[in-house]
Amino acid sequence: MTTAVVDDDLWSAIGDPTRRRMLDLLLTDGGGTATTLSQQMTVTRQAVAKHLTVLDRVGLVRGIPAGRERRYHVDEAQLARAVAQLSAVGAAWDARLQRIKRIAEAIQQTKNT
Amino acid sequence: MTTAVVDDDLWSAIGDPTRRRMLDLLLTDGGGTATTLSQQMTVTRQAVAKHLTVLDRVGLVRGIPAGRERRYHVDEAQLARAVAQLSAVGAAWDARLQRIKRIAEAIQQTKNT
DNA sequence: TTCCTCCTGCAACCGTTGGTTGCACATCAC
DNA sequence: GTGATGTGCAACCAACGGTTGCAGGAGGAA
Repeated sequence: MTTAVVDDDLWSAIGDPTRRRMLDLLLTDGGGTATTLSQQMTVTRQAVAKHLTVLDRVGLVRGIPAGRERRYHVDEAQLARAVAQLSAVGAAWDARLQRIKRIAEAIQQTKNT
Repeated sequence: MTTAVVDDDLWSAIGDPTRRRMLDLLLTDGGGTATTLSQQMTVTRQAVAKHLTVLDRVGLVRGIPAGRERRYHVDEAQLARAVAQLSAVGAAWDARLQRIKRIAEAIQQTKNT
């Protein structure tokens, strides 16, 4: 059994630290534009815009034009799915590690016998 | 509060799908070499070797020379730390999403009043 | 309306990284 | 010693995160 089924696009979307930061900001501020986001970060507006397009592509974020600006907000359902994938992979590895630990302990037991 | 403190090197190490696959294989097989890993995957031995060096650099894996081959095995403690970071980020986002959900419900309540 | 400002989008360019091929070197078995 | 197998190094390519520069559209003030 390999690691739980993972949508690689979704994972790589939240894999980038800059994008995670953007999601954080969008969540705390309840939305924002490329400009407002870039003002709170250390990267250019254009870099933010690029990231927004990839986040939009995987559905983690949705941008709606509002006048002369384009406001983005997080799609909570999709982010929830991404979080679920994080947990799934983490849980799978955790289970494996625990199994290894148990085996190691068992070996110790037999050695002490 | 931004996302829980994350070791970006560790995170990006497990962020790559190929490297996650390799960790999976190393865990299930209890170790392996660049060649044995590449045989179970769709990438070249050299690509695997490169990934092994970055995994080694962040301590997720350790390679010990054994004769003419170099055998790698997972460092469980470090992988456990990585898993902890996964859970931490997931939990942080989860908490935020739940808060948003509660707020939304509260708004619904006032509207219905 | 006109002009100025602000925000967006597109294009070109650069460095890093994941991936490949090719080759040279070391080690084990015969 | 010789062949087979495993490793490591170097060159090369495509994709990606990031930058600068510039053209264009929407709002507000004269």
